[in-house]
Amino acid sequence: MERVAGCTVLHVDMDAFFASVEVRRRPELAGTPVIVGGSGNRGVVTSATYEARRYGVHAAMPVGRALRLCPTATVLPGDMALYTEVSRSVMALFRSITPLVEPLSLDEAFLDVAGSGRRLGDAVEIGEHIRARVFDEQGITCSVGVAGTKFVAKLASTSAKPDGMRVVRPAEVMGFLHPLPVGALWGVGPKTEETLLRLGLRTVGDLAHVPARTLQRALGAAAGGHLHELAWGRDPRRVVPDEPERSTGAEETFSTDVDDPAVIHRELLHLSERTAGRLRSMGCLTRTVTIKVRFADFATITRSRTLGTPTDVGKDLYDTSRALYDALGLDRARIRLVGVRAERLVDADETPQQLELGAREHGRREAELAADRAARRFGAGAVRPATLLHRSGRPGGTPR
DNA sequence: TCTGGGGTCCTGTAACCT
DNA sequence: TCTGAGGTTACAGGACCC
Repeated sequence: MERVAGCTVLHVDMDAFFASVEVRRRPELAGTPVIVGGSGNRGVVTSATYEARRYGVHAAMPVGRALRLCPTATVLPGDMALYTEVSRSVMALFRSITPLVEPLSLDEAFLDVAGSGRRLGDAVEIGEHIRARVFDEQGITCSVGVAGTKFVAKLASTSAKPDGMRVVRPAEVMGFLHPLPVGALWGVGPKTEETLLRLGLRTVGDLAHVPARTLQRALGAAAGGHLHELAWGRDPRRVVPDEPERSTGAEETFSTDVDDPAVIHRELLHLSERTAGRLRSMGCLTRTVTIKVRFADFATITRSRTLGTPTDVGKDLYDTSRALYDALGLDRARIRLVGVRAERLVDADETPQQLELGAREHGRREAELAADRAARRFGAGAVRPATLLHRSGRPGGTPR
């Protein structure tokens, strides 16, 4: 471990993950601009090959605009089931190297390899080993950052992209960090960047040489203090595997704005069923239900309610989300998106179901569990509420 | 140009409790 | 019995990440 003493944190990040998986499936697209993006007139880019990025295409850009920038690009709708499968394989590979794997999303993870040195060599050797195996086994490339802290490892992998590896030794951290623009820091988005630029702070080095109190006044106690620590390379966060999930939910943007309450109600039912299905598959119950409504002008509001008894039943989520929606008293406002979220999750096994005096027979949950089994056997949507058999106004529009 | 869907975390305010 | 201080929780909004 002599060569990279103090560097045991790896950040591994797949290159253009969704797009790379698509190119693997359709090799004739190799070397061409490929965009994976939401279908329909309101889709955005979720992933783009480097050939497309050269034209200025990037994630979160509306597909229409991306196509104007890069008219020759192939646009694909995306296949989350496939990406999830590839992700599972890659994470399993990481876990064969160290149990300390903290996935951040489908396509990236932190690894702590402090305990793996004897078996597999130092962090640099492990990083090269991972890159080779991901390419051999999955046919896609990834980039690796190696450092002593999570956030430096993450910045290192970004600077190594695509298909590279970068090691930042403890003695090199300041030299690596301080020339970077403030926007490179994890947690500095467009708004914070604007605030920092107004203060005349352009680089991480500028940030480091301003008193923490100044940053806290401008950005709030937590963010200001945190950024000041990061600017000096201090990041005490450990690599933590198996963090429990805090919320789950579903939302949908209509292909055209909707003002019919009946359509909104049906969509809330659909989203409630989806969210409840996820809760059941996670083995969780929710204590708080939140709805989100985005209006035609993009203004967005949320409303939430905490339940007396935690639930994973779609009907309960629907009753609550519909009550929250109706309480808004919207008079045919034009609505672009609705969403349903389950928050403050609790473990279903550790939460005894409370029997309520005079409650109806507990048939609904059993019915939904049976529908889950049917869905596993016959596909999603095999069994669903009759109201949802002919949904309209949803993306894609066509009733099934 | 016209902005998805899945999440996490933080903050301000109000309500509530002691 | 009233009042105020201080802590906790619920709710809403917003920034950020991939």
